[in-house]
Amino acid sequence: MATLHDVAKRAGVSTATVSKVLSNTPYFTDTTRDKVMAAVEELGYTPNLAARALSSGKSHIIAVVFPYVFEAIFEDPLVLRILEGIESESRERGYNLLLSTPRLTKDNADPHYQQLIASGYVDGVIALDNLPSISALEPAHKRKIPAVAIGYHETDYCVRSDDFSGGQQLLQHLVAFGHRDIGIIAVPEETHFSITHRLRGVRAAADEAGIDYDAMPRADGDFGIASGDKATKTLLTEHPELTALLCLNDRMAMGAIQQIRNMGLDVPSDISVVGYDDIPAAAIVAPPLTTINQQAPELGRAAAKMLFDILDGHKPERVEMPTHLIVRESAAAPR
Amino acid sequence: MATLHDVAKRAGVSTATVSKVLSNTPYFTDTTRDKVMAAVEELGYTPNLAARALSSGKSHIIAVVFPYVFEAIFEDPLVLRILEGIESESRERGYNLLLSTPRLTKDNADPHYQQLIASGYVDGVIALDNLPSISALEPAHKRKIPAVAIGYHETDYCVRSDDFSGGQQLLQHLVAFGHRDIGIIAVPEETHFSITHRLRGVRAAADEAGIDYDAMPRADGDFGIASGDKATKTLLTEHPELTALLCLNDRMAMGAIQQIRNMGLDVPSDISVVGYDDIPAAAIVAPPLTTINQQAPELGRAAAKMLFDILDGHKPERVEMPTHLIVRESAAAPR
DNA sequence: ATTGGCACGTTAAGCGTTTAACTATAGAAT
DNA sequence: ATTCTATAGTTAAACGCTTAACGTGCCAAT
Repeated sequence: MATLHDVAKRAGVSTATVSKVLSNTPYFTDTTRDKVMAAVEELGYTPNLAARALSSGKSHIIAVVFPYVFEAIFEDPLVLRILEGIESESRERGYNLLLSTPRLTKDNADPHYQQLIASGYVDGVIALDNLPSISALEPAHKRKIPAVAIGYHETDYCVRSDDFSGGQQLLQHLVAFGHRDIGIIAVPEETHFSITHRLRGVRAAADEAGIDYDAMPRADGDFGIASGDKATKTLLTEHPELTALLCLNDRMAMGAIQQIRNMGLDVPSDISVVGYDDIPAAAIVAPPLTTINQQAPELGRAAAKMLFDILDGHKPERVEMPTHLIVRESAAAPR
Repeated sequence: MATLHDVAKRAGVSTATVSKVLSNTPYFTDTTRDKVMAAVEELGYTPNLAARALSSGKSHIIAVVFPYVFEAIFEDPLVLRILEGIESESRERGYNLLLSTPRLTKDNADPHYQQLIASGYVDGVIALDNLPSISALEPAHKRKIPAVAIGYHETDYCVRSDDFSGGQQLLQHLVAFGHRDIGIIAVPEETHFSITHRLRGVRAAADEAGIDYDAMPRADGDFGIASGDKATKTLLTEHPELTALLCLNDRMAMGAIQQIRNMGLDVPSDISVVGYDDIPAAAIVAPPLTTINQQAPELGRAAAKMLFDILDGHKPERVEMPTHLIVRESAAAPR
């Protein structure tokens, strides 16, 4: 592999000159520039990034952290969409993405992850940070590495989806159809900050509509399809008066639809169902699911933008992405 | 940040000693080892990976390359599953993953990608390499970087799913139900190597069953749901005798089901439908889709294992992962 | 008593960049 | 003629680590 040295020798200048020409420092004659460029071309020179990182202290790598927790991160389509947003922004800025999926536990010691963050290998960190029990960004903060969180962890820089409005829109939609007896399928609130906020939104909409939130029947699942199925069974047998089910993610909503049909009922004419996330499958199941789109790619893009802002020395403001109600066919007026 | 130097000073030894103790080189008294470890602990020392990479020539980073082509890579759930396999294997080996999604074109010049590969930053490359028009691994080969392909590109090291068998199993399944008039929904063969192989498998099964493959009605889509819908309309109106549709991916199969219902027919009692990929949605659509599972995580894992084998100086054999027919409810005996 | 070999450490030379500090030249200003 | 300034380029010292080569005791074997 050709080095700076080789290029310098070939071009008949010093290594410093080559380096400066390549990094576009001013004060060079066109002749010198051309000589250097020609040598670079002839030797097929590519700078060694490790050396550059060591010397300059900038690796041009940012770590994308998807904590590997109880929920399999690799099964969630949203993850990929967020990644897409981060990628597209980073690529424009000439940054590379290092993917890390640490196994976070209460005592927060995934040594590999710790070491990666502290190693000087990454210029910044973007993390999905939504678990109340633990923050993925703690190692970054400890080492003063620029970091942005996607989620609700209290930190200087973060990007989040407006889960409150999402929950609110969902219930408002059902109420607008005339539903009053609405069941909720959620997950235990401690597991996920965003869930807490979605439920607050639901509560706000309930208050607004004169529905007693605390009296609304509720069953918790674990985000999986099967759990939505099961929760629906419990809910509908114990509360036959229900005309609608509000599910806090699409997979559980699909489980709900499945169970409703098993019970010989129809969606939406007997029971309306709404979900959350707008995963690809939501549009193609039968009936197509009314749900909330959280604009995952934009979320990722905003996080990346924010990180670059920080790296540029600015102090960006917190970003909250609006959610969009996607009206399809799984919710309608009650009989 | 503490450096080797600081640790050495604190422990009262030379930097070389510290380095060797940390890398577990033999020949050290327990006293020395303890002194060094204590100093490391006290200073919270973490090796600087850039320096290590520069000095040793090994970055402990491997590039995962998902070429960004006509099909949006970020929408394909399989990608995430493959990534999962690569990740789990790499994490065990202490390697980090650098994600690259180069925009490959005929003249193969995504400068960023080229530069990344040639930069000495990555010890090896794993790429999704399935496009006849261009190989994502060409830059790696040029620079003699260890590389493994996931796909059919002719290269020394590769891992692939047994698409031939997948296609074969699918048609065999339909034939076993007694279907003879079967339509094919595919994509233009030039777009994807694996499609070619799936179709060869279909042909083999057709031959075996005494069906004239070349006479089987066929329509091509673009992997998307809408295209499956459209292809189905064409196929069923031109060939009303068809009793089954073999689709080369699940999304087109879902489009097919949609269209069949729109035409007032039932799946599977009027028309059987089978897909390919076993995406998560396949299990939850109605009716649940009979399809082929290609074990994406295992594919990724195998690719990573192979790369590490190469890095260890071995010459691993090509790997072909078996496919599994997942029987659900979208295919049944014809009326 | 000498030799040899092993165990335990150290010295110092890189690895390929960046960059502060410096030199040199030429033209402009005094 | 002298000084100053801006431009053009060089020198050499980092950056933090690995590793080949080289001591230096110490003990067993001759």
